[in-house]
Amino acid sequence: MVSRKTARIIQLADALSGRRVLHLRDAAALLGVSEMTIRRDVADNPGQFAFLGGHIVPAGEIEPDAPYELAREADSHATAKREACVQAARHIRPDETIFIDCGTTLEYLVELIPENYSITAVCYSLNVAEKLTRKPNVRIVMLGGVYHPSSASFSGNSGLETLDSLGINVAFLSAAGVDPGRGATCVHFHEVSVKQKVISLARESHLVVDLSKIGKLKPAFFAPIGVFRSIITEEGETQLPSL
Amino acid sequence: MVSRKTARIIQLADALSGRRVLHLRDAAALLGVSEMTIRRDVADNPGQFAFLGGHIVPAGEIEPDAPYELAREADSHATAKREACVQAARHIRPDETIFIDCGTTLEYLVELIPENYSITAVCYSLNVAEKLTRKPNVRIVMLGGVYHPSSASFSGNSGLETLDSLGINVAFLSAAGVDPGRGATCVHFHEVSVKQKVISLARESHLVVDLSKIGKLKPAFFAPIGVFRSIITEEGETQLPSL
DNA sequence: CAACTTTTGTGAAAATTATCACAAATAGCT
DNA sequence: AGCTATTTGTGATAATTTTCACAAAAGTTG
Repeated sequence: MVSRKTARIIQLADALSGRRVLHLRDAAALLGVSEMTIRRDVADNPGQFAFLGGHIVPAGEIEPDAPYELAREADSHATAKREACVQAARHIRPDETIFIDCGTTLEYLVELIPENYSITAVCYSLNVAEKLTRKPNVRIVMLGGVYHPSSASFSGNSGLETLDSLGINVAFLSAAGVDPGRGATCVHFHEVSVKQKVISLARESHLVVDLSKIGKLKPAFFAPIGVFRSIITEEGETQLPSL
Repeated sequence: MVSRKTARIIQLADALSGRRVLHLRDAAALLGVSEMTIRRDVADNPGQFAFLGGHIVPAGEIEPDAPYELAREADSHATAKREACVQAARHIRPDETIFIDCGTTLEYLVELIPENYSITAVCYSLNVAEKLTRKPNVRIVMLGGVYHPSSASFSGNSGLETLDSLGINVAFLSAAGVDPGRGATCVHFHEVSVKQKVISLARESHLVVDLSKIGKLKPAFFAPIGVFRSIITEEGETQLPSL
């Protein structure tokens, strides 16, 4: 049985889809209940809605309660990452196929794809895929599999098999740690097989990281430094001798 | 010359990147000026920032002033679709695997998955996948492939092969047209192979459509009515004789 | 440096939003 | 129906945000 309350939640969600904010006043008028009831509905579904100064907004899109410094810390290297991607973007050439790794770093790369370039972009992260859909001239290939919330990415055999049918010109990889001796490492093991296969198949691979990653060692190793054509940071590109 | 004000605007924009909202208070503390000054900065750049209950938000992301009814118009059958999904949701059982077709209709189904059910959901549409990520107990399996903007979905051989490794208890399919004689049809040909394979593999398949689809015939045929266990609309469920 | 313009800060008043307690209405159950 | 539990509405109060006027500070120009 669908309670009256559940029905309202659904109506609210519907009203909110398509627009980003809905004023409490309008929501109450729309559903024909008091503002207090809407307040309670919203408060009872913190995973779905949030309040922002009298307006209802979809949770997730906006997190008004996240303390500032924390959220900032989460992406304190945003400027560095963006700058690194600016450098990396010089390797994107029209009519080619590129691979974009998961993680926050390379999300900025998507925005930097020139609008008039028609390219094919291969990805396996939901975030990257979504950003790619905003680029009209980009053909998107998604590697499927089981979803991993920690990195918003997918992994699985079928995704790996998809790679076999692709020709990748340039692969942009990111890492959570770059150790001078050991090489590139990441946090999540499931990413390793995808990264390794991409590196083995792509004509050239570039490691794109901000400087804060240099010297760090994370649990999942995926490649020695030598396999990359270059390492790209916010300070520029370091060419590596080809093997 | 960069005026003090311009510099602040840039700082503000930077602070706002990476997070979606910034409280006036924090912005003032961050830039070392009074709240009033921040207010004036924001007010002077309506194209870039907006205010929403004490928070600064990027303009465009949020348009508090957009007339409500306009946005509402977009999906006229939304209520019917949602109601059909309410009926369909009764077929979701805990610990099972379900398939969710692409299209706007079944997006509502995601919200109706009970929070305490841990299920596996198979999908091939970006919209559905994104909604699924909001459900903490749902394991998501995504079929990859090439992206089709018209339906926000993916298709390709690898996605089809992924299906071979899955056991699907219940499949929820949607259609753009349901012709009494010919059967279920959709608009995009690339969806056909996915739908057909899902129907052949799933233990039971249900067709979920709003009544406006009944009697319509669309270019891409994918299944006769008889293959479905039932047809579910906003008016209820019609059982079909099993073959 | 003086006169002028622009920018910034402060505090009070007005408007808006949030919270709470309690009454009224509704639904569920025997 | 009669009882209980839950949901919803109302109005008062508290907290917050917005607006405004004016003073202080900083920047400009001759």
